Amino acid sequence: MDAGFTSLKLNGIDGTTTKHIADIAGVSVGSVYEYFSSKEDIYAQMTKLFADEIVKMIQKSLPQIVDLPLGEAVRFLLHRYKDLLEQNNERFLQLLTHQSRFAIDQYVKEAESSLMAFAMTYISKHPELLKVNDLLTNSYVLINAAVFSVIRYLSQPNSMIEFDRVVEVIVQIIEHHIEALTGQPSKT
Amino acid sequence: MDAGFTSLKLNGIDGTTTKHIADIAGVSVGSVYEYFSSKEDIYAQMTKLFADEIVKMIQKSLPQIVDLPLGEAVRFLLHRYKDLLEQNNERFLQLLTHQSRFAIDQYVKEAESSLMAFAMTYISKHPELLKVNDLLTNSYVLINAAVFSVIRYLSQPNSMIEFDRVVEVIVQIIEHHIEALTGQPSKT
Amino acid sequence: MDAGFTSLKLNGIDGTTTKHIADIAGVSVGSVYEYFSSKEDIYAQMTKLFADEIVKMIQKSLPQIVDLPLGEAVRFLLHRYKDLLEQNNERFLQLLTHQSRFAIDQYVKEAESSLMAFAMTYISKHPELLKVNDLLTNSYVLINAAVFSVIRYLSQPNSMIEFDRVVEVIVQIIEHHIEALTGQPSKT
Amino acid sequence: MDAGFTSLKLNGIDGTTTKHIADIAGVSVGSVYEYFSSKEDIYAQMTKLFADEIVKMIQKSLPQIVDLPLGEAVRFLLHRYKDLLEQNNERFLQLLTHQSRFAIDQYVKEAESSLMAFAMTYISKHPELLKVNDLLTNSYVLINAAVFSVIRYLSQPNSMIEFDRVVEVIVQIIEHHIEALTGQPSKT
DNA sequence: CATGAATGAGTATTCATTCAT
DNA sequence: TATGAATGAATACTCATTCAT
Repeated sequence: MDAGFTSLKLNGIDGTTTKHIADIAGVSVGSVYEYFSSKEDIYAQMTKLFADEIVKMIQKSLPQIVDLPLGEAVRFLLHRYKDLLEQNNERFLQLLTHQSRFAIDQYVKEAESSLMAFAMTYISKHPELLKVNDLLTNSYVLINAAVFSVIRYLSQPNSMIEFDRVVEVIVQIIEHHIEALTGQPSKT
Repeated sequence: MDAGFTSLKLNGIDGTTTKHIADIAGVSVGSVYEYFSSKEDIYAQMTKLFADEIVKMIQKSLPQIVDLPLGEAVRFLLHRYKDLLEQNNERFLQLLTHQSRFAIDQYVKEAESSLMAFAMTYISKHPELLKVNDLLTNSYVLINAAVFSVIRYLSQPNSMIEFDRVVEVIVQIIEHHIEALTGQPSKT
Repeated sequence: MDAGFTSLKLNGIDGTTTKHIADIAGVSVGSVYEYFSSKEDIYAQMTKLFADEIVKMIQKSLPQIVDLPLGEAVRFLLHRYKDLLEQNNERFLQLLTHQSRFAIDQYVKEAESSLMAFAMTYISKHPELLKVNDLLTNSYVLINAAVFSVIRYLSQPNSMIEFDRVVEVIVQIIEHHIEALTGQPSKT
Repeated sequence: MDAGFTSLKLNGIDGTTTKHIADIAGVSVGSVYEYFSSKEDIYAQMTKLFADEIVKMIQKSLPQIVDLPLGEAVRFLLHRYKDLLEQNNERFLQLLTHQSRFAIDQYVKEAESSLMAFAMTYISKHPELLKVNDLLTNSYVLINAAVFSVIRYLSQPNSMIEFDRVVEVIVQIIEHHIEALTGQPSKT
């Protein structure tokens, strides 16, 4: 699987063959098929690993952030997310770059429901958020806005802009929006 | 090229062969190679067409929106964008879905610089925006947030949420953020 | 298809690859797949050709033999059958040798029903055959006996025995059996 | 070897792998190679077993049939042969069905010479058979006719026809033929 | 100009066989 | 002695590209 990520980085998705993966892993093609039933299966398991890591990350972060003001909670999560995407030679970032080829959606659902669980917990601790009208759409947009801005930045870093600034702007955007909707500062 | 988009929709990216494209176009493979130097070239030109359409759309919208309040301008553009993505059987949406396989980034730059040109013009007409600190990062995040939220919604529509509401939330987010940064309402 | 038969002879069934066939045919593998949808399809068409030839042979023989005494009719058919199996470098004999690998039965049915048609016609012209009790089983056994004896001899010729003698014995066997069953000589 | 026959029945000849055979036998592939030098060897030994069983069957039958009239002797042998082919889940019938894949001929020779030995003994006890001209060809054809008719029937049973009738017809054919050749009834 | 038959390099997958444990 | 993970040669099939007609 390691080799799968490496080959993805090295050869791109179309350039990745089972032979490549085997070579990188230092084993024979035959051996690859001992552990994976097909090339598709390799990709599926890579994707699953990614989803699992996201879920694990969110769950580990949960206790540390439920009591923080929203902005800080978001900041924390986005930094953890960046770490996750970049760890091990950006393996997960590669995955996202080629997402259409992977059955990523299936697993993204898992991550998403994990995020929802976090949202629930968070809201129950910060009941003023319930004042927000149409919480569903607002969450949907804010989450997508945050997640995709980070992915886009990491995939094609812009030398004029720093990552930390991107996160700060996202944090502010969320804070401003929530403040405006609830009529009160989201910071304690 | 029409045939390219059709086959993409019909057969998916991996299922699309030059033969398919030729058949759909009602010509021979040989003829396809009269007009395109390679399969890659077909995709490249499809992508270019998309970028051109975006640029055209922005330029056509420009005069109608430079004088509008920011929120209304954004709302207008996002609806035009949706129309563009969905026109002709969602051909451009298909493109975005498989973006990693197309050299999309290259052309997206064009669209982006067109958007930047719009921003410049808009700011010069709304000088209060100059109060915003780090205008670059703020534009970057807001634009990506808006664009990707729309793409995400259209690619995987969520039956609980309506498109118009998504746009409204995006508009509000931008308004709230700008208001907070400039200290004055973005609506006239 | 010619190449298919040749390769079968040269390399045996397990040694025959699509590459071999293409090489023998003097074309590329790709071309083979222009005309046959799969390796299986090549075999199927070879088998079909065989069945067609048998049917054709029987039909062509029919008028010449319906009025002959049974023994002579059988002798004539068996010689024609031998010619067919041996023509073009024994191509059809090869097929029979590997029959289990081919969907031969399907096509053999055709040949068999053609043979049945012949039997019907023959019997209607020689009504004394109707005296035979259990004509079905008797035909079944006699036909299989004749056909497989010939195939066996041609597949593994026995240097102590001559083909013509084999045919003569078959003819006699049939004559003797029929005579005994109908109580009259089968020769006019 | 049991496992070999079972897998042949279960998976067909092309579906049979060494792994299958090992699994069915409840041992590891490695162990299979302790007892057989190759897959080919497994098949060879299966075939040898078959030939040995035929020889054994004929030898065991010998004393009981040398004194019988030819027809009864044949009837007896064919029924024993059927029993052999069908015993243990038709294992030997499977073998014959895929004969071209096994080096069956080599071993069939053994069975044949055993049959010849029987013929010799039988003839010496029934000297009237010596009147038959070209005894070799006649035996060859009669034996093949009988054997292949039975194999064909068992491989692709015909619901319109019963096995016992097939045997009876074969017996009659032989009787009629011998009677005609020797000028006297083959039954005592 | 258009055609589409021909090409053949490239790829996923299988499986008999080996050999370190 | 038994195991089964590892090997890698072998093979059916695909498809972008070419070029004679």
